[in-house]
Amino acid sequence: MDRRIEKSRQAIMDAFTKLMLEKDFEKITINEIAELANVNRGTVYSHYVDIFDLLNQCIENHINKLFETCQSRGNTTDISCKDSLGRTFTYLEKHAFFYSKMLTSKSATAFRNRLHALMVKSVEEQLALSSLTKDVNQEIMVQYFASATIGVVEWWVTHSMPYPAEYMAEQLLSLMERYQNMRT
Amino acid sequence: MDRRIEKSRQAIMDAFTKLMLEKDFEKITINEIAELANVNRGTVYSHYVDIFDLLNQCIENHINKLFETCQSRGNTTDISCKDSLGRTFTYLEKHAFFYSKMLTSKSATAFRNRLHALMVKSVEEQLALSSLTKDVNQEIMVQYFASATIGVVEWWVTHSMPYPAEYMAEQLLSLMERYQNMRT
DNA sequence: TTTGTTTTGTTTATTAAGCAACAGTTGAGG
DNA sequence: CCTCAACTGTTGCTTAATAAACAAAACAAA
Repeated sequence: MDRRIEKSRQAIMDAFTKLMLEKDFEKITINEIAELANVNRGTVYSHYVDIFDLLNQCIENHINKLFETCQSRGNTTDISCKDSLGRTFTYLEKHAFFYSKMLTSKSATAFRNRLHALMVKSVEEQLALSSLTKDVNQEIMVQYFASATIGVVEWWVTHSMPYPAEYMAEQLLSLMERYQNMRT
Repeated sequence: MDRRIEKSRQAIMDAFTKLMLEKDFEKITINEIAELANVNRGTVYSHYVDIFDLLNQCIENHINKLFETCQSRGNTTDISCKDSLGRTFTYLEKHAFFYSKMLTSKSATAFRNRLHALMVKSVEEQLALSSLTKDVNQEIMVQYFASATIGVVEWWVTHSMPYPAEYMAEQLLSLMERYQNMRT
């Protein structure tokens, strides 16, 4: 890809993220973003239709990075392994400021929904691998696990991370294992 | 000015300066610079005719910054004031790694000559303000002071700054003042 | 010396980013 | 209510930057 595109996008995203951290989304203007990104205003419009599109793509990027972090290293898509969970919580801890802002701002729903959707997809993939088709409704189970996980993460981040990432990973893993034991 | 030009120049200069610090000038290639600057190779050539031009402009930029630092704040062009000298040595201390490299590398002459030329010009301006036209040859005096100052600076930088910047400023000021007392 | 690799400049056509100007919205304050 | 200022999208034209390809030169190793 043309490196100019990459550079412009990066500059705009960085500027937007930075502004999100220091003020409300509603107060952010395209002018500000362009100025901070050191990019012409028109360039912003050539990449994003409006500021909502920008927000969505920003969310998309960050969540993708989160999931990459979660899945990388081990080629197995196994989310419930300790290593994977640990890295995820550490990543969240590092970017806690951003995620906290995202989850508490007025535009939080967009972020939360996107996160939930991706988690649902991830859990579905997990279940597809495991060979259980008992008397439990798969669809409901997926919602159950996704919501449970997201809920824990959201609570942890928005409550100033009262426990260390390592501990959180252990606890969540323990909860997941408890289910697996139930199954057998 | 078009912000693209500014950005490209900055990226190229930064990359070049960075490479100068970690390897010999002779070993640096245009390819490397373009890659590190994240810029097309052709862009480098559109701003600089070759790597020597790049070196010269790099030198020019750094020396200009040095002199700006030296002259800023006090609108008076008085180099020999304590404040001004202090700032200059502090600046040199901060960028010592770069200046040391510049003054010891094989391409040092270019840098040294440019520095000397600018110092000569500066001293000339100083003398033009002061109303002394005694029995001393002005041209020689200019060379004398310029060389003296540069010599001290060069020695200080290339010898790992054996004294703090503050102290150097004091000492040099003292030497300058001694001359002024002689004059009266 | 010969061979293969890398670097150097230069050129081409294509495209992203630049600036400026515009009319239409919005929003806060007098 | 009205005004003024700032912001929003959009447009037309210009220009810097891009990728790709090239021959010539420099270079290292066989």
